[in-house]
Amino acid sequence: MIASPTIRAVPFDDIWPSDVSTELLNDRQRHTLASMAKVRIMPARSVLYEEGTHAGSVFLLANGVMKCYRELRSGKRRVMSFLFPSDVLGLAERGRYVNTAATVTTATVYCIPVETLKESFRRDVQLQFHFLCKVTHELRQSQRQLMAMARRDAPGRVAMFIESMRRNAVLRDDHRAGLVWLPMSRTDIASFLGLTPESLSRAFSRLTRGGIVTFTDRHHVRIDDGSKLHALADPP
Amino acid sequence: MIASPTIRAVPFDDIWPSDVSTELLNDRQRHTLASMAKVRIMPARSVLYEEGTHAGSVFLLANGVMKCYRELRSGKRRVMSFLFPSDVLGLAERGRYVNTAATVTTATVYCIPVETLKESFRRDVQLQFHFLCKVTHELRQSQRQLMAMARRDAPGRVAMFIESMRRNAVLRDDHRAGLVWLPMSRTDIASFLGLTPESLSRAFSRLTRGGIVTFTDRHHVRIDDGSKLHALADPP
DNA sequence: CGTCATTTTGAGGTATTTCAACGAAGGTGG
DNA sequence: CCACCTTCGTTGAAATACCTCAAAATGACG
Repeated sequence: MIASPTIRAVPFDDIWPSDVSTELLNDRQRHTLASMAKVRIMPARSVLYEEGTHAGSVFLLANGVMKCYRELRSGKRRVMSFLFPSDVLGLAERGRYVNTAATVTTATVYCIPVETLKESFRRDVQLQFHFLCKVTHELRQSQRQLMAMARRDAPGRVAMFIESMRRNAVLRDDHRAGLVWLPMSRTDIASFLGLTPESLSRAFSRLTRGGIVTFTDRHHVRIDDGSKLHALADPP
Repeated sequence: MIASPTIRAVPFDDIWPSDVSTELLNDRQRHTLASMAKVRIMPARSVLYEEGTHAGSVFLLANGVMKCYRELRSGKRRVMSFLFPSDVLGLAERGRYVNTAATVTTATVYCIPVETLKESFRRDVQLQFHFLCKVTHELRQSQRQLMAMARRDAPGRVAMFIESMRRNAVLRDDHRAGLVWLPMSRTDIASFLGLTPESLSRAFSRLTRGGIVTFTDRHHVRIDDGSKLHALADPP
């Protein structure tokens, strides 16, 4: 049996005050979503949808990590966002996806035809409200990223990224040990932060040499000095 | 008599395909909003709400231009976004506004208590849908800004800004003449683009010397070579 | 276990940021 | 209505930071 899709608790409270009843999907809503959706289990590094193609579906990431990126005319790619379980994908404009979405790890995705979703919005006001919350959450995330990008210094951007990943931390075995999981490649992180891979590498080693973090392996970083990290992350 | 608030046509169509009927507010919905809202007419450079205060209302900008910014610990300010008629303000997290909102020009704002708004969401599905569209629009805008910020070169950022302002152009007398209105100060633009005012000034004069734009006065720029401007604005 | 892509390290170029000073604009009060 | 003052905007020269180019080392994958 396949688990029902869930929408992480992003209470409207986060946005605007609300009552508890709206904070989580109830069973009926989960069933509604599950019945509308087609489930896709995708291997790592595979494309879910491509920029510019007809936006026929909205997606709910149930499991795994994904990324959204845009192709630049030089052929380079710019990573716009990383996505974690319960995040919504499928941002479009004039019926076309604005990004390309691909998996970073193995992922489980619920694909929901937009017409079907809109139809159920009409019947279930709270369901639509949840999507409003999700999009608002994405907007806050994007604004946070904007704050990070406004800074010119690489170590500061990297510090904000690590803190952001710590917040978004998918709960894993090693999470409690103060370890932060960075499932994506260095190249992807650099692209996301608007840095070259070389600058990112240098920034990481500066943080390491400064006794702020330690890499146990390429995808796990331990925060040794949280206050120093936060001081770097806090925009001056 | 006071005009009813309007929500600019940001069809969900822009996001996901939809039928025409959802593209605009109907008279009933406009009346609903107008009856819920308290109208505020504010002079230029006055604060609507402050970062960190209780987020009791959502705002609809009916007229004028506003900006949202955050205070940094150094005392500097970072402009997060500029807002134009029909834009929604009031982004919050855990019941507190995340930005400070202030007028750039004289502005007319509709203030809607969140509880009242949520109440009417329950009765009017389409109204909620419009807000979903608005927030999605803000998200796209934010991602576009993110693309601009990823670039390191000032002229490129400035070119993207001018094109963005041309799109957002409030329809004015001089709009048709190829003039773009930049109502905000140089300092605000620089802060928004993550540049120093000096760099912004140099970037503007480079664009001017390159025959790409001409400033008729400090707040009006004429695009002389649209293709060159676009070439600069298109991320490489 | 070998091949290939990714990541790291090094040296030089170029852009923006600083720091400082001048000129212009807008708002206030006489 | 004009003068003053304050704020904003522009211009110039030096410093810092990142980017580019090149090459070695590490790790991933078949």
